[in-house]
Amino acid sequence: MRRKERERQRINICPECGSSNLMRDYENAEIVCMDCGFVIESKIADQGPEWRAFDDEQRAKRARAGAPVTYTIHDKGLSTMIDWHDTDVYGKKFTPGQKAQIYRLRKWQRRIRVSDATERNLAYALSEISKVANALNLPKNIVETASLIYRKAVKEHLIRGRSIQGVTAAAIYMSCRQCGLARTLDEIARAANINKKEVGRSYRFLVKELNYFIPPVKPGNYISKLSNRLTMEGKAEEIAHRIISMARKLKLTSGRGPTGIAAAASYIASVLTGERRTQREIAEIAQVTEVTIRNRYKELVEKLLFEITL
DNA sequence: AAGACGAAAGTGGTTGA
DNA sequence: TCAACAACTTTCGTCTT
Repeated sequence: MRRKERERQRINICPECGSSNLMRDYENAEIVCMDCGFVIESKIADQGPEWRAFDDEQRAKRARAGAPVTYTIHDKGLSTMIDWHDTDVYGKKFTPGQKAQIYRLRKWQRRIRVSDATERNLAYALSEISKVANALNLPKNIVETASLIYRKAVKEHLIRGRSIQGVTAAAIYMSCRQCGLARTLDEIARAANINKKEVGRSYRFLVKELNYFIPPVKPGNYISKLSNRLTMEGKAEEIAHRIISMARKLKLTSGRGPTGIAAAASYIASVLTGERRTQREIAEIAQVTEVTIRNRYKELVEKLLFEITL
């Protein structure tokens, strides 16, 4: 059991083609085979402790017992949970009298745990965040960050007058942006089952009120996502990345939608590597129109050629 | 026949008065 | 609050493979 666990954590060879040329993409939480493009594991965990110990004393101090503190549960996972089994620690059944006592204890425990309205709302919102994030296959750190953002929003009294769902979705989007994870507002709004406009409004509101600095999305963040969905080889992905880094130097990326640029770069890469994809295919996956791809791609080709001939 | 190209009009959001 | 504005979309006719 132990060994199996350890073996699973240590993936070095692609099960698809046997290559050992793997890339761990922590930003998108994936392990990708650089030879065949096979995504081996999404949602990879951050391994190892988040602290460093320099001697035995520190190690003893910093090692933890019990569950870690988490922001995803309304009381940070610190309160006691009473088991629902009607048995004692030895597995022996309770007597009816004990049963009734335990029942009363549980009832009061529940009442104490989520006491007032704000607590209840927080509990509801945090479970909502986990639900949506799960539907989108987002890694755990995103959920933690989103929960933290939501807590701050509650503390600053920013929720009043806004729907909880809208703010939770906005918090998730914000945490994705902050962690550099390429998820569009559209995707999140759809997963949370509310319209994009409201999520966007709440998002802008949160950013302003909480004084967050969110860097603009880099088109490069979309590349690996796109080429995975397009089932393109690692080579094409690499070329697309190179195109974008050149485009950034030439100041072609500012002011343009990052998805459009990423889509155009992917298109060019697909043409260059010979495994051509139609504009429509890419447009559909990147959620932009063919026209936008064409415009971006025309600009890119012109400027890049000019740069190369210099 | 499918895909690529480009013009023109329309849309939703931002900005600055 | 409103108009100007840039980016992007929709639509549609034409050209290319």
